[in-house]
Amino acid sequence: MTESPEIPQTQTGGAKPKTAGRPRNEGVRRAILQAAYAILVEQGLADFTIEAVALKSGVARTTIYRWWPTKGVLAMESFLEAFRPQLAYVHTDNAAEDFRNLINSLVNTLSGPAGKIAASVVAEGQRDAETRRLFVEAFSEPLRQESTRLIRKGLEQGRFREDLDISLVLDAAVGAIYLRLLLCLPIDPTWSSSLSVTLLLGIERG
Amino acid sequence: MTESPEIPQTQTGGAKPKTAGRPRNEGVRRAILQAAYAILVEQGLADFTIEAVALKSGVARTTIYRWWPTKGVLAMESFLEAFRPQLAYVHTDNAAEDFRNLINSLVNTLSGPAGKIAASVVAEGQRDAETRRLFVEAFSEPLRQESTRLIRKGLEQGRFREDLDISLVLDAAVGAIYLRLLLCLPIDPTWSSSLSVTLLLGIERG
Amino acid sequence: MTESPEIPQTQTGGAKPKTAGRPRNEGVRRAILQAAYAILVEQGLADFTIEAVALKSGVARTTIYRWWPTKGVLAMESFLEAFRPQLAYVHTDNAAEDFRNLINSLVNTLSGPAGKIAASVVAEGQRDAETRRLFVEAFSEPLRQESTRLIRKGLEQGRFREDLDISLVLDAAVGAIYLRLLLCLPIDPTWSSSLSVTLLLGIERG
Amino acid sequence: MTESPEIPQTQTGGAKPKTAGRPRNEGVRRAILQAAYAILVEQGLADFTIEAVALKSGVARTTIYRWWPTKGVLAMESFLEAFRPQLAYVHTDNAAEDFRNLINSLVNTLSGPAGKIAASVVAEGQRDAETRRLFVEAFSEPLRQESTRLIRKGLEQGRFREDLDISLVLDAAVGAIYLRLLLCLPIDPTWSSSLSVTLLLGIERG
DNA sequence: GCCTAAACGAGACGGTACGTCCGGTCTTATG
DNA sequence: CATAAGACCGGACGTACCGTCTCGTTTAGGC
Repeated sequence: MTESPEIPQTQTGGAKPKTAGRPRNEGVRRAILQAAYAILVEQGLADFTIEAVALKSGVARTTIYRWWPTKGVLAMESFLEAFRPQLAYVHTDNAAEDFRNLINSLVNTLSGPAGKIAASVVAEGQRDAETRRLFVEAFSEPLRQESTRLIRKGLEQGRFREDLDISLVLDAAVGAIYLRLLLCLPIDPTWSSSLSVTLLLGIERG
Repeated sequence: MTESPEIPQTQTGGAKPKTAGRPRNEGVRRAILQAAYAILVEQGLADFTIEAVALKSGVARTTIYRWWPTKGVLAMESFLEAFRPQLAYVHTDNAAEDFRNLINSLVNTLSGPAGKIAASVVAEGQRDAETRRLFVEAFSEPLRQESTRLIRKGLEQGRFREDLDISLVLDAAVGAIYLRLLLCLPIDPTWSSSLSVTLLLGIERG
Repeated sequence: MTESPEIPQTQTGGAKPKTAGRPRNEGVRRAILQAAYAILVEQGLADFTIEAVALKSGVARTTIYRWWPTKGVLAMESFLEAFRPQLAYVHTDNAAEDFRNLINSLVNTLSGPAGKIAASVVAEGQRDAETRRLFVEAFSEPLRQESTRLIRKGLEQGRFREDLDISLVLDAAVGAIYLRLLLCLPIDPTWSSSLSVTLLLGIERG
Repeated sequence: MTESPEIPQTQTGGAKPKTAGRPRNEGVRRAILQAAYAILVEQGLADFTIEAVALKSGVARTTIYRWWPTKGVLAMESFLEAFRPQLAYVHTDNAAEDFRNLINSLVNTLSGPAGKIAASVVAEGQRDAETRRLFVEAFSEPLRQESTRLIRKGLEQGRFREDLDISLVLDAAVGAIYLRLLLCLPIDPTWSSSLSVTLLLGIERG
């Protein structure tokens, strides 16, 4: 099942706006997020300025400021927009297989453009605590919880070591990906499967 | 043995300068590096500007520009200056023990101020390729090579799995540390030893 | 008649602004021009920096750059602003008298603060061709044309030598003033009337 | 007779230096003055920096500072060096003729490179009083005195109006030249002779 | 239809930091 | 001493963005 759980929305999520006045232009919102995404992917963090996003999206600078408090939050939201549909949390009755699939899916996604954005968001998070918090809450934690659930299943099935430190396994798995992402080291499918194999060596019951 | 291998020096390494003209003022160099370090540790990347470094160190802005092409390189050098003496590569006849020690030493160092600097440098590396390159070459790679040597010893001793993907183990170990560093998650000795234990599970011969 | 002919305006001359966006703050514009004027008069060209003008006027440096491309143009405009209302082109039926009045009016004006500005603008014009051009077009030429008209009248009236080289007379008259201005030699009413007398000796019909 | 009276020398004027230590290198002095001259003529006041002069002359910056307190003084001296030999003060028994010759000689000289330097020095004199003073004392005044002498002769000979304001005639003559120089208006031999003719109209006895 | 209120575009403005150019002063080595 | 070389401090430059502000214009829903 593909799913994207508990991700907070910046935009008005639910029912009818109800409020008076001109309603928010959804096209403008998308244009901004896409421009942000494109700049981050094609040019990089250094060229990611509100000015540039405004120019590229053809939107007034003030409109961006109206909806996003900082660059980091904008980057984060454009990351989520692009990333959310891609990650697969599959649950079969083989936990090891599921774990492999999860890692592969994650690596697959992050080895593409989404990875560049993720790295940018993390970097921006070093300047701005709010961005960091958002990244952890809206992306890192949900991913972690879902993965934890998956590993627990393996434990219950008796396939995984019962003394396993789940949190640490996830640190190692995700950390390895971030490391290569941030240092611009190559990430290919070979590496990916090698990662799950190596990790499973320490995870699966001897 | 404590050792710091192959790290390129910015300052004139060896004998007599011999060059004409007023010699470089070593005190000024140190003042700049210390100011950079202090700002990064106490205030963070957002306040790390050449302007601020100049102010804090009491040195003219132009003098900083004379020696460091970008903020990233300056951050990197101030990181190395502070980090170099701290990391221990110990070689005993017990490879697993050595590995544990290496991880602990690395975590110890990076859980302190040096870790904040490292995170800043990595973040800055997302803006500027030169900074990233420098970080990899002057810090990441040497560390990796030394660690690889250490693990190879374990392989030769027959203690470690012979099908081990060394590079990947290092990705996982170091990546886990960076991950927590960059997301400002707590890193304590318990976590540290737990990390080596978990990794060794996948490393040591069943 | 007092008149100020054909001087190009920087600000929107006529009707409705009509333009979108926040309208230009006229007070800011005046503050800048006045500060520039004051610095040139009280401190001189050496202290006339954009920085100083910004400080004195209490306006952001960038705002100055938004409207004036160079210091010279700023100096020039502040000169015009202050000078324009002061010069009198009087036309009676006595051309000699008119000429005398013109010279006196010019000397009067330029022996005050406006003269210091004029000298500064001319000096700045040695560094920057645009400033020079502006001075010639917006000040020198209009003055010259008006004076030429006046002298022509004297020719038509038969009061002035018919072989008179008008341009040259103006070179001599205006040049004499600039000379003393630029060399900081005293300019007083006595000198002024002496100037018109001497020049008229060569102008009027024997 | 060609002559250059009372011009103060910056460099060691006369006899033997006698002093201990390495003697001043005359070649260096010339190289600096020539470089200064060349820059002023070919590039203009804006590019006339100590830095540029040092570069062009192949001399260390400090050497320039040792001998010339300011750029203005350097420009002035390089002007004098180049100008001095060119001006002719001829005395015949025809004062009008002499006057014409003087004007022509002056215009001739100043319509070439020397004129650009003169304009630069005058401009620089607006920033720095010392430069202005030097220009007046070392160039303007001597020229004025010599010219005054010449005109007095005409008065004594009864050729010139006895109520002539000599100083003012000179203001007009020299001022006219400066005016065109500073505004970069063309100065040609026709204009030159026209100038003396026009001025003589007001000078010579009716 | 008119009114109200918010969205949006446009651009002025006060700021901060950038990276550079020069100006002066100094320190050291060499001639 | 004179000169070369170059480090250093400092002021100003002109630029890029930032975030805020003040306008005018547009676009809905509610009266």
